[in-house]
Amino acid sequence: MADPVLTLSSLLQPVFDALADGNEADPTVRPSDHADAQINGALPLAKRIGTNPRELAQRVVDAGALDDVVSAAEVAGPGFINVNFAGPFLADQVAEVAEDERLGVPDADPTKTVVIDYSAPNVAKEMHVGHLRTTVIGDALSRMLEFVGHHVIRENHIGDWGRPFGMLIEHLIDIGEDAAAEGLAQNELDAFYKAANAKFDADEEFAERSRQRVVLLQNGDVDTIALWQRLVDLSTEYFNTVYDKLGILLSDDDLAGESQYQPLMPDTLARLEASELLVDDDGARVVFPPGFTNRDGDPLPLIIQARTGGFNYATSDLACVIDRVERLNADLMLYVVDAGQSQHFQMVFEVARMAGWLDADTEAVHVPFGVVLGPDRRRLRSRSGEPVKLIDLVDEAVDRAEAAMAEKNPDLDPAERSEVARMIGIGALKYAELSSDRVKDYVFDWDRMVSFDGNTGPYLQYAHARICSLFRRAEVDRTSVRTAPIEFGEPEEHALALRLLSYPTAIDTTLETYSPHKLCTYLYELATDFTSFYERCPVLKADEPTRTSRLALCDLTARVLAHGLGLLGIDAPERM
RNA sequence: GCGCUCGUAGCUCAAUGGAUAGAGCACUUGACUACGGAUCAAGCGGUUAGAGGUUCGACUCCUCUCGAGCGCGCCA
Repeated sequence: MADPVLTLSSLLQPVFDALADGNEADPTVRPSDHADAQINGALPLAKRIGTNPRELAQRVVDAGALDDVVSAAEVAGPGFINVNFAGPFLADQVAEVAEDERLGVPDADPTKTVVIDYSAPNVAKEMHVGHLRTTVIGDALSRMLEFVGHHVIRENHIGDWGRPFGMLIEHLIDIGEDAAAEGLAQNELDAFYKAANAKFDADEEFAERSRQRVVLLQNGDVDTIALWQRLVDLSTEYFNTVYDKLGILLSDDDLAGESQYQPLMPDTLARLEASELLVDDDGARVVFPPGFTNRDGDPLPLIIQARTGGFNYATSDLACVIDRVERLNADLMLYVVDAGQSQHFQMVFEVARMAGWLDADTEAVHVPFGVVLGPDRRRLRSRSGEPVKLIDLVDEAVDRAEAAMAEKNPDLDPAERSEVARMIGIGALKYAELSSDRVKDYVFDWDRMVSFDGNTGPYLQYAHARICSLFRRAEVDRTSVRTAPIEFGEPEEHALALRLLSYPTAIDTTLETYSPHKLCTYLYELATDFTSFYERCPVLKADEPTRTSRLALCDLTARVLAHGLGLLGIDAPERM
């Protein structure tokens, strides 16, 4: 049981190796527009051994390695080999996958311990649209990594430390804990932060108190820590309500705030010093990773300890690397952080490599993403020019879905409607986020997002709901068709079967580049293949055994859709 | 100034170095008293920003140019 395209590869590998006189030669099997699959490997191999590519391709075909699995194999163009799979072969493969709870997806080998760092909101600050990207992408990746068998450790590196906490704590004292609690509970985190900041700028006495408070905080003053903890608790409680609404896996157990790494900073400094990487530069302690320059073309340092003796976020990130490698035994660290941090991470990772904390077996990867743009192609802002609150986006998405349902499916009872509206609204929002290449900026568009046409969350959910509806109407238990024999003849069945069998590859290629949009594209193609099949091939009206065979295709399609959406963090309602 | 990322149909987006660059929206046309019409099919639409190079083959890799966004020393 495997993607048929992979089966071709493994069948052809010995043939190619033999033709290359025992050297390795990649058959290069790819899905094709001209056939079920195409084999491209004859072209480079012919070049290598100095022979005619078409003749070589013909020898590959004549070797007969594919006879059991293909119905046709022919040389085309300059030396491609086009193959179509034999119907019975595909049918058998589908029957096997239908019985498999994992839908044909194998475990990763080797399995790794993967630390994935995402979301990272700031204490006493609102979560805004930028957090949507890291949160949704990180969550989807963590689900996929976990599903293929990796040991996944989610870390929410919240901003809970640093200079602003002096003024935040002083402001908390000024207005009283109860008033603060109320304001923060009412989603007025930004108002709190701004009030503190305004006082800091306007009131020198307050500013001085704030600076002293930072020192108290850093020295672990018991009362100060208690106030700080109160701020952190109020904020994380708020983050949790957002995560719950959005359906994000992060919980308090995953909190790994900046504060947690403070005690590790002196040791980080000491180890860099011992490795003789540390340099004194204008009073600061820095490391110069090669290849980075500043405006004047001079070497650009990573500042480990400021002239004032304070540590920086670079130090914190390095301490974090050490912690993840040595305490959590990470093989792979993913940082789902905006693309603007790219140079910073390059420098941090380079220094970590120089210090020996990272090597070929322990890898750190920045998984960057672009910004969310408004209709004017500028960074998305609210009307007042503020960053858009994440919670407002979530609520509006659900409201829009609810309105659409009220119009299009008014018979659904209100309780179910509101639950399904939540699934659709959140799904639309997440899918819009996930379905385009993360590294590019993307244009936020409500109408497109909640549309049922095109590559959208609701379209995929609809395809799934239709299949559920079909089974309700048929009054057939879905599990009963999972052991049924499969047989088919229509090209739409053939195409759908081939698509279903390539689910493992879709997950694989998605994880290769940590690009969730590849899984989205796969699911969209699955949904369109299904609708073509559904249009062309009657299910309930068909005679046995075709009817049951088609029901089995429907069931498997629905399972892959629901499962794939699940990996993206999106629910698939049974009716909508 | 240097660095990173991006530039694909009118719009929004795809495309492991493989053949004639694909979808959706919009526009045009068609199917069907509908196994959920929240549908399907067809048409229109391209010098992949531009110029070189590597390659049997380039949207993809390399160089340069243009344009956009972001970053560039003690904030995080």
